[in-house]
Amino acid sequence: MDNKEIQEKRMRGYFIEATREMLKGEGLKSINVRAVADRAGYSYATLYNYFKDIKELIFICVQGFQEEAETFINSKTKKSKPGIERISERTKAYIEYFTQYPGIFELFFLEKLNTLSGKQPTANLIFTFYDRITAEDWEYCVRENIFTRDEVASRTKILKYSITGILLMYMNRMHPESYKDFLADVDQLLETGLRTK
Amino acid sequence: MDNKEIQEKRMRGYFIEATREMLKGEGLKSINVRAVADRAGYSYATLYNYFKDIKELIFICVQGFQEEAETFINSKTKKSKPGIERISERTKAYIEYFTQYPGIFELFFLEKLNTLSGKQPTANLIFTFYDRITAEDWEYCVRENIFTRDEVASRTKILKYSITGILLMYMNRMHPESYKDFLADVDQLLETGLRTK
DNA sequence: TAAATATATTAACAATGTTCATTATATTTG
DNA sequence: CAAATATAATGAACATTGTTAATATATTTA
Repeated sequence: MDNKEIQEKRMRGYFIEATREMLKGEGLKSINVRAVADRAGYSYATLYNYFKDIKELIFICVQGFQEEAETFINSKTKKSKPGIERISERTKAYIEYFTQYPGIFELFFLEKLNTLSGKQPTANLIFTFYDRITAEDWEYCVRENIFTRDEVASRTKILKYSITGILLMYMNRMHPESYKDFLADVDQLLETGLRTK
Repeated sequence: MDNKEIQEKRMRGYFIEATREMLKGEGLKSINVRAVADRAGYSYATLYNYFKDIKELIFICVQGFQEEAETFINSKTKKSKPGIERISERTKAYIEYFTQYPGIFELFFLEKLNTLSGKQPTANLIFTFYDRITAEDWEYCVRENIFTRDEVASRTKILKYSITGILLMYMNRMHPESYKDFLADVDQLLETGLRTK
């Protein structure tokens, strides 16, 4: 990588970091070309020397946040017992990450990806995220004859869809009204998805 | 209601109808003050004589769409057998309505309601919609000893959350990739939510 | 019909995304 | 090192959209 590439990468990094901070802090609605460039220490026009448009910049952040979320989930479930118990705890950590950063949830699930460049790969990345987070433990369940492969396929889907749904409703502040009730519903979803026959 | 009120109501109706048409057709992103006013046959500024802002106008449409959706669902399930079967069919009709009008789904579930005036009542209206659509048949199930009240509470939640989740993922064109696969997953959710013990 | 009132419209401003010509800076070359 | 050249950063400018204020038009009333 020659000097030019290094410098360009660095520049892109400044803008990406500024966008990340704003997404984590005030969320998507606070993002605009001038604010991001300001925070990065450059003029709004400079941004266009390094990115096609502001959407590209936002969309680049998705991957980084997934890595961050995964690290968070790993650190929270280091000592968990493999299998059902760890799926439950990793799911809760997954939820905790998003409730901590509503702007990131918004970016992942509410932003209509059609509008983002390079749509398809990102959409897939997001869609398969929960699967990747829990895959290892579902495998464990199959190996230990806790569930059949078919059961795993069906339970994964139910959990993925219902967890996404409850997050959506809670994040839009629709329901449940309190964090406590929200967590109780999450527990119930996990109970049904993991422990019932 | 005196003349003035009649006329005012009529004027509001023109703007609301224009907004409805655009939401059903091209969705939220096509809505802007000038386009709505154009379609209604007035200047953009006239809109402000009848509505606080464009958000109020959009938000007024929610209730109308719910009534339309309910009518659609009723007409699709006139002959269904009460109970589990009708819950299943009404849920599918509910899904069909939203897949037919992605803009309305977007308005109901993706639009951050914080930004809409009169937030809370609308949020509640949306959150309880699926419950209202299926309430009668859940009652039937309790009466006929098909489920206990507790089972109903838990099953309703699972279905509501997972149906919302799968709609979200499908509508954002993330997954499943084909309508057929999507319907298959819906069937599976219904199967699990309604027929398993 | 003329004055008073209500309503609709045009003009104008602010915020935001984007492009481009110009300016400033860094690099190369004689 | 100084001039020439390439590169990068910037401000001016335009388009779109939401919104408000001033103006024009229509309606009502005396």
